[in-house]
Amino acid sequence: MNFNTEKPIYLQIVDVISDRILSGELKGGDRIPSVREYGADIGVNPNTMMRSYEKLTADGIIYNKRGIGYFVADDARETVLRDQRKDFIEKEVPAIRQRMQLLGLDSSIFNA
Amino acid sequence: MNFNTEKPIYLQIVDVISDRILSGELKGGDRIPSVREYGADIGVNPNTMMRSYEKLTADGIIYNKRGIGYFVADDARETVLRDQRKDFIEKEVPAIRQRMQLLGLDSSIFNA
Amino acid sequence: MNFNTEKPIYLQIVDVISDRILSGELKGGDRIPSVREYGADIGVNPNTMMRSYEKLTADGIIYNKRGIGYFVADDARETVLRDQRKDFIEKEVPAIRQRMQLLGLDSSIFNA
Amino acid sequence: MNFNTEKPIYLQIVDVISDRILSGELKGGDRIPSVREYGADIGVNPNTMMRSYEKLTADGIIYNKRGIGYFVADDARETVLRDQRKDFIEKEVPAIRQRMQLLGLDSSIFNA
DNA sequence: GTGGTCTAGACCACC
DNA sequence: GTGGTCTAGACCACA
Repeated sequence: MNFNTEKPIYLQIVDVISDRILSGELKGGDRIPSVREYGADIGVNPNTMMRSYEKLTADGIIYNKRGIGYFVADDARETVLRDQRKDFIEKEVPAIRQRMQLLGLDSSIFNA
Repeated sequence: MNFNTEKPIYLQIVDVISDRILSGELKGGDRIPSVREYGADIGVNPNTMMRSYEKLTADGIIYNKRGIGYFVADDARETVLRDQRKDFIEKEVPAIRQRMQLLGLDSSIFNA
Repeated sequence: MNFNTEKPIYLQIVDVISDRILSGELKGGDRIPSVREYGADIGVNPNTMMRSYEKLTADGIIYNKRGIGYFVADDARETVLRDQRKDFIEKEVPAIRQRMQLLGLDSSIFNA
Repeated sequence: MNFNTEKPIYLQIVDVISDRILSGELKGGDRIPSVREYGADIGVNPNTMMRSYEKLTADGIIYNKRGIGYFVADDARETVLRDQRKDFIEKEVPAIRQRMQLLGLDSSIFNA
């Protein structure tokens, strides 16, 4: 996988997994690979992988069954959708609007 | 000044100065304060200030006159505007559009 | 290491590393020592080392893997060669030719 | 005048005056403008101008008549020619040859 | 372990 | 006075 240098890798992985849930590729109850397996798969240190899983767990997106593995929460898609929408609308939209104004751009650039 | 912890201080200073140029508060040819002066002003170490000036110089926004100080480039506003627009349109817009689609939102949220 | 006082140390280090790449001693993909290690090695502060690495990164000669270290870019040798040739031919050659003419010398002094 | 940022202004002025002597534009016995006059002319601080004259005086290229002004030395052209040739042949030529070898260039670039 | 940022303080050349 | 470089030492996030 190609990671961008500006953002921590573990957060980029969180984004990828969240997107897979949003798109329906991963569903509630699905097991996700172990940190070792997934880490080896995408060429990342298991510690880093672990941090991603911890973050997803803290956010209620996945949960752990001890000795078995990590699973997608039943309401994962709803949670991701709700959290991201809230974040997007409350934080990003105002920043984007301000920036567009400063740069003399208007929202039509999103329609093209 | 209040700095945000997510982004390096020296880059936040770059943003502030860029915005002052965009808004017309700083114009081509204007001298900007010395690293010591500006640093004392906003409670930042002169070395940190220097990093901001180095970045702005590398971007062609300001230039140095030896032993005298830093000055706003004649075409600074155009440069800032062009660079930021390019960055916004090429990098942010596609990411935003993709995210909106995934979240089931449309561009009308930017019109309200 | 012996540094010359006329040129900043961090740029002299950039030159040394560039030359090691040009000569083939360092190849694409090779890891270069950490700022602490290399710094201790040549008796220079890690911050100074960092400046050298920043410059090399900005020039596309090396790149960083987060938390791991710096690596020589795959096309580093080509980049160094191209950049230095360009600089030499466009900037130095005209200056040298002018100076030789003024001093009444000709290019045979380079053949001896 | 346009000064380059890499080299001290006072040395760039020394170069200009040396070149004017080499080219025959300034001859032995000619008076050169006062530091104030010359400085105003090229937009430079008189202190800076003074440093140039001091350097040229130390090198035996010009001399001062107290209360009258600075004059080009009778043997100025010979001195400049000798000093610059020595410097060029002993210091620059070896460096240039080494660099050309590293870059895979040959002296024909000076003939074109 | 790695880099990245920041502070404090110093020294220097230059204008 | 100005910037520019360098050191020392600290703290932090990330892998």
